[in-house]
Amino acid sequence: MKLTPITEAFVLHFGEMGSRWGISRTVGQIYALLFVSERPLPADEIADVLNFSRSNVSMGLKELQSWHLVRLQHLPGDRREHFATLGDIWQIVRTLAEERRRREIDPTLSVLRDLIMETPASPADRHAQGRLREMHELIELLLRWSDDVQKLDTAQLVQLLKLGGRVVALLELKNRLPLLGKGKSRADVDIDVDEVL
Amino acid sequence: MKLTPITEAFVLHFGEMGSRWGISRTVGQIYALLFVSERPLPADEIADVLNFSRSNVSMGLKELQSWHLVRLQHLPGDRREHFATLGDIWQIVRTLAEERRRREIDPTLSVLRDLIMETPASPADRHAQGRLREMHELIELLLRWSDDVQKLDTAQLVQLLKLGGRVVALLELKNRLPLLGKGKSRADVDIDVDEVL
DNA sequence: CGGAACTTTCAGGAATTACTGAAACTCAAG
DNA sequence: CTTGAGTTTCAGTAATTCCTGAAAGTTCCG
Repeated sequence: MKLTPITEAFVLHFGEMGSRWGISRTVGQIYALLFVSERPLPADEIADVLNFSRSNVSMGLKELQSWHLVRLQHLPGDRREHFATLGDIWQIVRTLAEERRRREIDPTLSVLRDLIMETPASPADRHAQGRLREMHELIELLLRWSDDVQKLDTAQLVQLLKLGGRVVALLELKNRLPLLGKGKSRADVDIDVDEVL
Repeated sequence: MKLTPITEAFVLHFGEMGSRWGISRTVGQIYALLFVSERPLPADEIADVLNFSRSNVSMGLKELQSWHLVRLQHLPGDRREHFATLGDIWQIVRTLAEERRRREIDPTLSVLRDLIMETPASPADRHAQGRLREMHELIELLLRWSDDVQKLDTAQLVQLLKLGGRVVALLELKNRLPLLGKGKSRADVDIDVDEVL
């Protein structure tokens, strides 16, 4: 089997990108191939098409499974295992966020917490701990936000993203809202909903 | 000079984390050291304290500068260049977001655009392009959101993050708002601002 | 149970990336 | 100019990571 130029270009680019992140070029290419494939592919076909050794593909798939990024499927009349990426692209983003959090953020938070607890032995230590505390707070804030957002369904998430920075205007709207219905008219509190949206 | 245990632990951890991202362990350690340091440090002091060769430090600092993550400073009465991280941690996040976008996201978007434009040579190509289009749209959406959010000042950003997923409730509030002031009372349209907040 | 079809593991070689020391370069002060 | 403190470059080596083929493992069927 041979790749079409479109798939090949994507696979190569994704491989390069993969190696800038934590995954190897090979793993990136396997993922890219599965991502654009019409049907689940068996390992030997992947090895064939990408010119990797069968064992390399096996390792790569194992890693992708550990990220929960591919699912495994058995096709009737074929003993081989077939692999596919998640179909819903938003689910892919959610999975990535979860896994990166588990692997990178959580351990970092735990180290930061430990170091902040230590008794400082010098003014330099006290300063360092201050910086670590800042970092810890920032990460926790981002994390709580991400947890929160993970709970939304996709439609809500998209709506939120589309709103972008204008959400701040909405926030101000809210602050002025309590005045409404207490004898003030909309004009009195200077609300123009359409402008906000 | 010798590192205190607190700084050393942080530097080591950050080095490991760095190597999971695109940067080398060395560069991660240099950054971590500068991040917790009370004062800007000259290159030779960094080399001394981390036990790296002077040239390795020079390379590392150059890379950090290319990320705009350290600034360079001349202290009176000292010919050496001194290096420091950005003081404002939110500015660090913004800078990181910008640089990663420039280095990873933008090139990917451009590849995706090109491939989507190609004339498909098969049904498989048509399917692949559909997937690429999905990915392209998703990235663009995230990107526009991030551009938008970058424009907010830090206080607004923090407020937004703290709001988290509850922003959706706010959005619903807005949808019900036009009824207000048109003869309906707050009770009629079932708004409880405090519950939302 | 035996064996075919398929998968995984693993030791070691290949390729890549990181790091060093020596040499070249820069620049300001004398 | 010249000197020397400081910085960068670069070629070669060290360290790491990646990839392979051979062998061992698993599973399912007859």
